[in-house]
Parts: sequence; structure tokens; C-alpha cells
Amino acid sequence: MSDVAARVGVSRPTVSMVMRGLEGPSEETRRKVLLAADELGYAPDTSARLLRRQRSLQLGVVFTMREPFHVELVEHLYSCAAARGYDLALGALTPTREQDRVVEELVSHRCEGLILLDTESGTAPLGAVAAHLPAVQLACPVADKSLDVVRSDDAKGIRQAVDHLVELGHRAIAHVDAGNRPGAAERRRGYRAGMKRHGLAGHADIIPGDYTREAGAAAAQQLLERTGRPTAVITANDDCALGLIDSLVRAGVDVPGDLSVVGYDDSSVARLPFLNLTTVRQDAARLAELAVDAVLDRLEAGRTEARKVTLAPRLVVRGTTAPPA
Amino acid sequence: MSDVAARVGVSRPTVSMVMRGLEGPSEETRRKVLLAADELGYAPDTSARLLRRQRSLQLGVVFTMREPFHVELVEHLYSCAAARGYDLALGALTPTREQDRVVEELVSHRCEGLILLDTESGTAPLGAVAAHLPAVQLACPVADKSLDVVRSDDAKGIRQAVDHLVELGHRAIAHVDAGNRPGAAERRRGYRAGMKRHGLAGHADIIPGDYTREAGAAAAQQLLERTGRPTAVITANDDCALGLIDSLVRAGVDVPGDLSVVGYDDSSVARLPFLNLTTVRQDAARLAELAVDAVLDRLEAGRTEARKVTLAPRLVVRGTTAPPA
DNA sequence: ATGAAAGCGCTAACAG
DNA sequence: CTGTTAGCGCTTTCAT
Repeated sequence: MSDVAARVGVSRPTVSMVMRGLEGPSEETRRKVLLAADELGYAPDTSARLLRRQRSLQLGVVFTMREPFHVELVEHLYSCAAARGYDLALGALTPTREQDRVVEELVSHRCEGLILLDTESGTAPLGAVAAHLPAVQLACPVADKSLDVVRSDDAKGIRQAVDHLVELGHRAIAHVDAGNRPGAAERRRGYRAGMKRHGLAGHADIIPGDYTREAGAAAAQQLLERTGRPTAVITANDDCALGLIDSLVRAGVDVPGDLSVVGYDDSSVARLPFLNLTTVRQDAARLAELAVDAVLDRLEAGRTEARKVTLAPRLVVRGTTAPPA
Repeated sequence: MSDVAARVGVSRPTVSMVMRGLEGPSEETRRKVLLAADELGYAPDTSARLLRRQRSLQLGVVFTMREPFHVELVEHLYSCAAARGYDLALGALTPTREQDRVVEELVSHRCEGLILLDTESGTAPLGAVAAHLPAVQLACPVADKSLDVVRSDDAKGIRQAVDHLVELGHRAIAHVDAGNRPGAAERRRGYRAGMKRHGLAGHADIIPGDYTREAGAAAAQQLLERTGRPTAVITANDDCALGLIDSLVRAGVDVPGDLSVVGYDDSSVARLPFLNLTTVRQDAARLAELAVDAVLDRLEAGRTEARKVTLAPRLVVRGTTAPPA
């Protein structure tokens, strides 16, 4: 920056003002500064700037790139944050980077808030972090009382799926769950509650799975080897449904003729023309907006008590459900 | 940090050394400092640290979260970079954030190098950036002479796919391309060259597409409406193949009985048990390693002339190719 | 409209 | 083994 100032023959503060687009410097000066900056390949140093301002204007996001629905959420988070003057610092969970490390990294970059998309269970340290930093758990429930939570009512969503299938005439409805992955317990609970409500508790049939196509494929394999098969399946999410359906279709099972399938999330896979999946829709854009709101409300309005927001999900009926044969 | 120092009754530099795990402070001091830091929720401010050190130790990565193969590359990049003491700053391209802005953002965070996974065509400004910053284009070719490039020989990969299909007895081999998306031109070129080499230039049949399942589904639709159908198809990537195959299977076309399909990338979708896709493998781990090498070699060894590395891809024959009926 | 000086949190160099 | 001093690039306040 000194280089630019020297080159143009003005002081550093003047350059600073020009780079930030503030009123003050004359049109003439402005033009010369921008030209010089361009020639010298100068761009303001964000960290230095924010060190001085004592603000980073960054929201940390912890997520898994492998889950399409989370990717959608992150894309929405980008625009919501930008609309309010904030930027996102992405912290991706990968096989080599577990949650504690990622959170620590984001904190040490002085992000002003944390949006968590994929909390691993048993996260003691999170409470400690949240005590110093606004944090919101997005799209999955969490035990920690101090954390804000923005999510869909997954239990209700799954109950809607059960209702829909029962209305179609199904009784043997199975659920491929996601074991102990985030949010899986609540979806399982919703399934059990839904079955019970229709007097079908005896038919409850939970097949262990995960939020992945692989898990769906494995569940399909298990179903194919059985003698008595359910007439409908509710999966842990859309990806799992895709794996399940693809495997079944290849084995000659007709969906929805022989078996109805309901997914969860209404992520982009659900809308694929060949899949045309009946699923439970979560409003990604709205969830993202509420998550950013929650963090900024703590940050800018100083709220301190935990906020729990639960959105109503909505069943979207497409082509993978039909009355049982 | 002053707080911690005051609390323990030592000076700031001592705290600094403890936090960085350096030799010097006594075991006693170390223990007390760490305790105090924990109680106060103190973590070192990375930007301040790096401002002082004049290093960010960060590599910027520009990518799209929607492409599974790129996600895999990023995961590998994380571990390669970590192994050499660097961290990644992710800059995701989304519908609301185009390349120039993302690059600018990364640069202003003072990342020391740039790894580009999804260069939009016609990127004049990139050359300017690369003049000031080591940059490598990963997994897709680019015109710019000054940029380093680490990629697979896609033309060769597609030729291998053609060879394989011809050996099986196919002659009417079509290609679903990815229009003007990055790398699509070269794959198209490889297809044309492969067909020509076998005297099949007359059978060349390029169906417009994209690197997505949607595009694969659309291509399938187009094939189904045709009277004369090819006996084999090579798609732009694995995702496109998935969309294509899923659509065809649902329309009653047997793969590979009626139609053989070859994908590209060998991303995680290709290995899905129900898909079991014949595809052209790119070595993601090795590509990531070479990309990090290229950047760090400019950074630490001061290389200045452009480096172009091209890896040989390898055809992986699985279950979606067979002799024509 | 522009410049001089101070300081954000941290670390390198040197003193003790 | 620990403390003192200075300065990274930037912005803010105050003075010109």
C-alpha cells in the first residue's frame, strides 16, 4: 500500500479511502490510485484490515462436501451472508479433518460466528466454543442447550411420509435409518411415532443405513434377500433413496409398482427427471436465512438466550409412491 | 493474549511460545499458560500471527462443490497441503459468486498460491493474478501459457474408451459432451481422434450435454426418441453417465445388453455397486499431490517457468460395457 | 481534501 | 528461561 501511495504521491490513508470507495479523495486522485494499484497488482490485505477494525465479518461454516443437501445449504448461506455484509469461511470435514480441528481453525481465523451443518455426536467442546462465539446448529437437532438450532421438524416430516403411505393403503412400511449420524435419531423417532399412530407399531421395521447411496444399495440388497418384503420404504435421505431404488430397479423390482419409496430433504437428486422422487421437502433457502439471522442477532443485537427454530417440512408427492400391488 | 499473560504473570512472548509449542518455557509455565488460555477461551489470532510473519501458509482453492470429482480432489488437496505445512482457503463458485470475485477474495486474504479446479472459459484476469501469485490449473487444460497445469491426458483417456468399445465390436459409438465447460473440448477431440483412428469418423455422433446427471438424463431422452440408436456411448463424466443409464434402464433399455456406456473420472459414483460403471480413471490423489507440488515449488524453490504435467489416465472396465447385441 | 501518528494482536531479535 | 522493544499493513482520529 505504501508502494501505491508513493507511486501516486499521496499518503496511505488516501489510498485506503480510495480502495474502500469512501467519499473524500478527488476524482483525479481516485483514478490515479486505482491505476497504480492495478499496475502493482495491489489488493488490500483483508486480515490486516480486519485486525485493525477488530471485525472479521466472517461466519465460519462447518460442513461435509459429500452431502448434496448441505452443499445446497452452503450455497444459500453464501448469499444470505453476503446480503448482510458478511463473508463465509468454509471449514470442510474430511476423512483427515475431524470437527474439533476444523472448529479450532475457524475460531483462530476469528470468524465472528459459527454455523454447524454436521455435528458429530458427543461434542463436548462445542459448548465451550459457543460460550465465546455465536453458534447455530443448522438442519439437525443437537442436545446442547446453549446452542441455537435452526432445523426442520424431521419427526413430523417422517410422520407425514408415513401418513401418505398409509393413505395409499400400505401397512408394511420399513425405514432405512442413518444409524447414529446427526439427525438420524429424530427421523427414526418420527417413523416409530407415525407407525404407532396408525396402529402399525407391530409392522415397524428399521433397516440400518446411512445418508449415502452406498447405504441405500446395501439396504436394497438386504431387502432382496428377504422372504417377506415391505410394500413401502422411507429412507434416511434422498441419496439413500437413490441408491436403494437404483439397486432395486436393476434387480427387476418395479418402483412404485412393487415397492413405494419416500426420500428426505428434497435435494437436487429428488428432482432428477428419471428419479422423480416422492420426498419430504426442507426449505434450504429459508433454513439458511434463519441460521444467518440467528448468528447475526446474537452478534449485532446481543441476544444471549438460546433460540430454537423449527420449520414445518412438507411432503412432496412425485412418482415413487403408489398404492401397494 | 495479554489477558492470559497477565493472569499467569508472564510476558506476551512467553505465552506466544507456549501456544506455538516451542522449546523454552518451563513445564510449569507451559501448564499454567495452557490452563489460563482454556479458561479464558483464548486461541491465537491467525491473521495477526501471519501478518507479523508475512506468511499466510494458505493455498486458495477455487472449485465447485457440485462436482463430486472436484470434491474428492479438494479432500486430497487438504491432506497434501497439510503434509507440507499449509492450509487450504476454500473459495466455492456458486450461482451468486463467479470466478473473478472468488479469486479476488482469496487474494485479498493473502493466500500464497492458487489452485483452480473449474476455470470458466475466457479468463483474462487470471493471467494477471498468476503474474503475482503461483497458480495451477488442476484437472482441466487451459489456454493461458503462464499458468501451471496438472491434469490427465483426457484425449488419450477417451481414445482408450473408444479402443475398448471397438475391441468389443462396437462401431456406432456416440459421445455426450459437456459443451463449452472446462475440459470438454479436449474430451471431444479425443473422441473424434479415437473414432478416426478406427476408420469410424463417419459414425462420429456428438450429443450435446454437460457434467451433470440432468444432462445425462436429457441425452437419454434424445436417444430414446431416435430411430437408429448407437450401440455404445461415452459420456463427459461419471455423473452424466449415471443420469443417462438411470434414464435408459427405466425406459427398458438394458445396459450393457442393448447399449454400452463408459464414464469419465472414476469418481465415487462409478464404484457404486448398482452402477458398477466402466470408466476412465483419473488419479485424484496423485493429481492433488502434483498440484500442491507445483505451487510450493514456485513458492519455495522460486521456479518461474510454467510447468505442464500430464498424467496418463487408465480405463477401468466394470459392468456397463459388453459386446453389441 | 489530505497528512501524521497511534495501535489492532502477534512474533523476531535482542537483553537480561 | 523470561522480558523489552519494534513493526507487520491497515484504519481511525485528529490536525492541517
